[in-house]
Formats: sequence, structure tokens, C-alpha cells
Amino acid sequence: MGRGKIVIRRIDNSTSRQVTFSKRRKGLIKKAKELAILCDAEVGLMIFSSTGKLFEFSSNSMKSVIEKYNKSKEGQQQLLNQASEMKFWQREVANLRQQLQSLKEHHRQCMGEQLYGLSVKELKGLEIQLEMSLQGIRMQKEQILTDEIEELNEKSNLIHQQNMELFNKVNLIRQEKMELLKQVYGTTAVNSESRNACIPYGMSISDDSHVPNQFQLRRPNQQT
Amino acid sequence: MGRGKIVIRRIDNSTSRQVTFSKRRKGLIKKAKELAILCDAEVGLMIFSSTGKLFEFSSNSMKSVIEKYNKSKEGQQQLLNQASEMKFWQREVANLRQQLQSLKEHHRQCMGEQLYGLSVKELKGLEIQLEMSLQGIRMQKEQILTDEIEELNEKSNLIHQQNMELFNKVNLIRQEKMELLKQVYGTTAVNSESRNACIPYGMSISDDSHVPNQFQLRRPNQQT
DNA sequence: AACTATTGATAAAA
DNA sequence: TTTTTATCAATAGTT
Repeated sequence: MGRGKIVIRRIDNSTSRQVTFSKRRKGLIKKAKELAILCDAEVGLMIFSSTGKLFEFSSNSMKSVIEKYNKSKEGQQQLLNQASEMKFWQREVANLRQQLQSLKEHHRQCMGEQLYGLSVKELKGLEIQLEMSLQGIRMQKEQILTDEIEELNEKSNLIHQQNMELFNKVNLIRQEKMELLKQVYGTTAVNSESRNACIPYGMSISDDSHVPNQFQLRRPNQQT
Repeated sequence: MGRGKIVIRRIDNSTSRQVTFSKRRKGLIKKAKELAILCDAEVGLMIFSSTGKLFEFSSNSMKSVIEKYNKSKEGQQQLLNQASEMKFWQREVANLRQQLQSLKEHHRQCMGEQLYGLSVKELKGLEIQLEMSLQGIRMQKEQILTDEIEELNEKSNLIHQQNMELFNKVNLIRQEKMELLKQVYGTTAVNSESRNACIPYGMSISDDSHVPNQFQLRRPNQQT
């Protein structure tokens, strides 16, 4: 049908191909429409050009045609698989919601709310549970505090030791200095200087504890 | 193209319609095929006869054509809707799982487990929370017990009252009987009978409480 | 299903 | 792209 017969193979000339596409596409859609009307058929036609542009015709809606197609190919096609997968996720959601709901309720009861429906026995169970929990928490708390105090004590001991060493060093140096002064000026001038002897804050030579006041913490085994 | 022109409307004659369907369907599919080859296009064609039988042509696979179609109609069509709905449910599942997870963890911490990462401050918070919960639970428990005791006391009072009434009735009847005996036999025979007077268990006439022993329960306001 | 007169589709050109 | 026009293909009605 045309000025000459053609063989059915890809048209090489791009322009010519485009023109033919336009004409034949129109014709195909027209014929599809006619078939649907004349023969009371349901037709769906999708055409993508080589550049990806979509042209379509459907006697009703393309959606219903595709649905019908998928239904017709029942059991093996994507749509049904998707449907069952969707059901799976929906069931999963329902299940999780229920779990969450019941856990929330239980948790609330543990927190002393919504107790109205519970029996004395159930309440007693909750009470015992909470007492045990409380005990665990208190033990943990005390453990942490104990550890902290121990650590602080060790630090304080270390610092005190350093302090004592420095103190001794200072006294040693002063003594050496006094010896030198004695050699230079004689004995009288030395005694007045000893009043300014270097003594750490809160510590006297007669103090036997050898621990400065600011580090005098309670020992762990003395606490509550 | 035929022996005569026709108008495009549903063919009334069933046989004629069937024949035309067969011819035009073949032609349509042929032309679709030609378009696909000549113009390097992707074509999908679905035809349902009025009796529901499916005829199809697709240049590649119908599945890929439908997928391409849906992708082309992005956001509005069924398949994508299904995909996005699926994504919604999957997100919902992930979300719920996380909620459940964190609630479980919190609950476990409330129950005195998995306390290793918590600070003293957090532990103190938990402790206070649990103490409050415990208080609530104990109050609820005691409320129930109090209510039960009150109810029992009311019941006991009622029963006791009935008991007293019956007791009085019995004594009245015995008195009447004694009067009758007195009239019949004189005074001597009567005294021996009075030893078997009907007295309720645990109750004597001199007992001022008027409450039988088995119902002597602690009053609610006397308890701990 | 086959035949054919006729119409409709379209290749090539503009 | 669309129109024109010469030709071929599709098919309506018939057998």
C-alpha cells in the first residue's frame, strides 16, 4: 500500500523511519480502536518510539487492561507475587504492632500505671519483680560509686606521696642552705630564717597521718 | 477496504462479529509487528475477545513493556503504587522493629538488667522511677485487700445479724415452749431442759461484742 | 476457509 | 509535520 512494495526490515534512513513511525502508529491505533468497537473487544496498546516516547491506546483504562492481563496470566506473574509479598509485610506490621502494644501495656504496669484489672497475686508478682530490679540497680549504682571512690583514693595517695617527696626535697634544700649560711654568717642569723620554713597547707610535721586535708576521703568500706 | 464501506460501530450479527474479530485481530497484530520492526519501536498489544480470550503481541516481553509503561507513567499507576505501598509497609516494619527493640531495652533496664552502660545519674533516675512504681503497686494491692476485708466485714455483720435474729427467735420459741410445759407439768420439769439452751458457737449471752469469733477480722483502719 | 471487489493505509514526494 | 497521490494491503461481503 504505497507507491511501491517494501520489505519488512528496520528502515535505515532516520527521517524516513520517523515519518513511517508517525503514519503507521496513527494507523495502528486507529485499527485498534476500530477492532475494540466493531468486535466489542478490550484492547490495550503501548508503543514506545526508539527515542523512548510513549504512545498508547486502550479501549477502557490501561490499568484495567493490564490488571486483566495479569489476572489472565495468573500465578506466574509479578502482580500476584507482589500481592503476596505485600500481604506478608502487612501481616508483619500487624504482628509487630500487637507485640509493641502488649509490651507497652506490660511496661506500663511495671511502671505502676494501669493497674486496675490486676489481681492481688499479679500485683504481688510485680512487686517482687520491681524489688529485685531495684536491688540490681542499687547494687550497680553502689558498685560504680565504690569504684569511683577507690580510684579517687588511689589518686589522692599518689598525689600525697608526690607532695611528701617535694616537701622533703624542700626541707633538704633549706637545710643545705642553712648549712651554707652557717658557714658564711655564723650561728645567730640562722634561727630567724627557720620561722619561714616551708610547710605544706594543712600539714604540720607533728601530723602523723601524712595526708593533706583536701584528700581526706571516706574509705569505701566505711560508707553506707 | 472491502466490498463496501462500513460504519465503525458494534457489529450486531454475532457470527459476523466473530469473523471480523478474527480477521482484524490478525491484521492488527501483523501491523504492530511491522511497526516494531520497521521503526525500531517497542510495542505491546493486548486484546481480549468479548468472551474473555486473550491474544497478545509484544516486540520484546510483555512484562518489560508493562514495566516500561509503568515507569513512564511514574507515580500514578498501579504497579508503582504497589511498589510504593510495599515500601511504605517495609518502612513501617523497620520502624516498628526499632521501636520494639528500644522499648525492650528500656524495659530490661527497668527490670534491672543490662545496666552496664548507665551512669550513676541514670541509675538514680531508674531507682526513683521504680520506687514510685513500687509505691503505686503496693497502694493498689492494699486498696484491693482493704476493699475485700471491708466487704467480708459487711458480710459477716449481715450474717451475724441474721444469726442473732434466729437466736432470739429460738429463745422466744423455747420460752413459749417452757411456758406451755409449765402449764402442763408444773415448775419442776422445766429447769432440766434449760441446760440445753440453744447458744450459737463462740457466743455467750454475756458477750457484749455480738460478733461471732470466726468473723472477728481486723478493721481496715487498724491494718498496716 | 477462500475469493475478490472495494476501501483504507501508506511509501514516496513535496 | 502534514499533504498529496499513486500504489499496495486489508478486509466486507459472498461463496
